[in-house]
Amino acid sequence: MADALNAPQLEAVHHVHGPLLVLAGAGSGKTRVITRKIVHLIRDQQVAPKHICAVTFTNKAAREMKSRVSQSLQGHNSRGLMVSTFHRLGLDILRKDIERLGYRNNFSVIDPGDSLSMVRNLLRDANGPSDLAEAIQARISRFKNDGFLPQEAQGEDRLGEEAAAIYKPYQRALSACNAVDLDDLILLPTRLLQENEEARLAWQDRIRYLLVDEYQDSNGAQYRLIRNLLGVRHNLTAVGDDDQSIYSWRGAAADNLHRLAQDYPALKVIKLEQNYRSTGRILQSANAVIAQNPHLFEKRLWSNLGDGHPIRVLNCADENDEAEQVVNAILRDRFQRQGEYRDYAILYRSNHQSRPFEAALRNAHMPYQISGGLSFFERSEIKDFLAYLRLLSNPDDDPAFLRAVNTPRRGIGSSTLEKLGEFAKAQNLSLFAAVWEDGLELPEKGRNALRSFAGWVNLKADEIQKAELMPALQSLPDDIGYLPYLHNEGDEKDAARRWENIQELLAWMQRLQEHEDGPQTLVEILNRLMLFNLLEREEDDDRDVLRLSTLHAAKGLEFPQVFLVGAEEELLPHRNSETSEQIAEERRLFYVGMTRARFRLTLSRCRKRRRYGQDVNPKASRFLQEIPKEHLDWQGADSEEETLDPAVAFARLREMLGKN
DNA sequence: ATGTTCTGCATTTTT
DNA sequence: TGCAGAACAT
Repeated sequence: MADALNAPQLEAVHHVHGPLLVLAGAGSGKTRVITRKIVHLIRDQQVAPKHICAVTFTNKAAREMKSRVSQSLQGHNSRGLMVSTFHRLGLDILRKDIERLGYRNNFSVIDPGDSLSMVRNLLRDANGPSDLAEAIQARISRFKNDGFLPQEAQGEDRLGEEAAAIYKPYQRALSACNAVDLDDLILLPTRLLQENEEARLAWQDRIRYLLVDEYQDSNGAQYRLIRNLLGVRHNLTAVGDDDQSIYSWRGAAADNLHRLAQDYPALKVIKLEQNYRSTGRILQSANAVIAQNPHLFEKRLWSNLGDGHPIRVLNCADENDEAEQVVNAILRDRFQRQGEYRDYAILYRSNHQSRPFEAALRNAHMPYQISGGLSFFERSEIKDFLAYLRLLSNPDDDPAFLRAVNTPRRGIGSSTLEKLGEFAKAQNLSLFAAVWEDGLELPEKGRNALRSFAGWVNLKADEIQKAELMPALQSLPDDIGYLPYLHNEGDEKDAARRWENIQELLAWMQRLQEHEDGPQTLVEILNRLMLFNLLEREEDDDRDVLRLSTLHAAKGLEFPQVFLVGAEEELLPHRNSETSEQIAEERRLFYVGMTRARFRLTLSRCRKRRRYGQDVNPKASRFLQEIPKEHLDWQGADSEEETLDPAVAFARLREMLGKN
């Protein structure tokens, strides 16, 4: 990519005072603008790095931005510069000031799984629909993201009412555990800044320039946090693209783009419309599709990379045929141009679509990497280990207590735990604290087992306090007999892998601690760990492998060639999308997929697909028809719509199989 | 305290 | 069709 910035990019970089919204189309170099602006502030405007804060949505993006900045800064020091995710920023604020909100600062961040079981338990207690726990948890999360406190939350439908009713006890339970959930990492700092002038002024003085990437994905709570951080200075650079807003189902409000203009009348708006990524026909097609959505900000992407190839459409018999055709096309293409695997991506709407592709790729001995899947922190061994760490740093963390107390099994049964839980709730104590109470009525055996476990926790916590941290943690897995437990649980290989993961985590913590301004105490390390995903290890980016990904997970990436598969009604747009706003979001998803491609875009659709064990004959996606015909190159079959006679389809399938 | 059948359900998921 | 959580049985 050229090093020089174009005119609007330069203008955005040089606009340093007052609120700025950069409407940055796909591939228009938005990250570069943020990076250059930070460099400009430090080098040319003499702003101290500690007064600059850049917010991204993923750890990976933060990491990349940080390294790009320090690269371009050369001699200048970037020490103190904050580049982090919203959640990490919130955590930093809380770590400093959470005591002002009545929490102790050894608080835990509980993971979404724990928060779900908490909701489920509360629902059971309240005779609520505990089978809907997941939906209700999502609603509570929604309340928080919209900035509602427990007493302000109101449900619009039955689910909402249940959620509003459970929100208060949920929050109480969290604070009884001295714990916060992920949403609190945004909500509590906002509350803190609103309620506490001292903290507010301190943070507003600290953050004098705030830059937000992927602004279209911010939600209401994040908007409020931004506003409270800005104070009177209003030095905000928000960069985003309303056409790439694909997380509104999670509470993201593309509306934040429009709100900005109302809340900051001095707002300057700059559009970045030159695309440096895709060839003309890809871009024109994507433009045509997205033009079907209503827009408040009109923008038109263009590129000077030439027309390029037409967009290929593969007509496939069924999902297996689709996978074979795509894999064959990649195989041929890679052979012809001696390209690399990493030049290709297969993108789809939902995870289950990956199966036939995985099978076909394995068959062809082609290496691939699949996005999503279990994140590192969703693996049970990691959760076990983290539960121990949480418990050791904050014994009141009930979810951690419950997980640790019987992993490995210590002969403490559900009836014992139930009694402990009831007693703890009645006395308003954490489980750990309740273990020591005299009033707790339990059979001798259970009580002894509990006390011996809790006694061990005290001893170990003491060791961590007094002795050196890392050696104390390294001996933890052995202390609890974790290896025998793993061997008992699964087969040899599985146990070895899990043990490896624990060791890897320990090694990672060690490195973290050795880093000069790295976290030192267990609480600090833990706070860092909770928000960091080891799945995104750097080495993964370097491997020459083909990429399988959902459309959502592909945002922000680009590939020389993209195969956007399953372009069918009911799949893309998804069958649950009913309202025109939902359809518009599906269209944006399709748009995001198309604009990932640099030189060549291939779409595919099946005439037959197996869904829930039943054959269906999906229609081609409406988005396909929205692409100008002259840019489409239909392969394999007529472009004519509609269901084929099964016999004809079969004959065609045979013909294709015969050909290969 | 742990294994076994059964029922109901089925998107996307940066943190 | 296939998975997960729950009730059920041992």
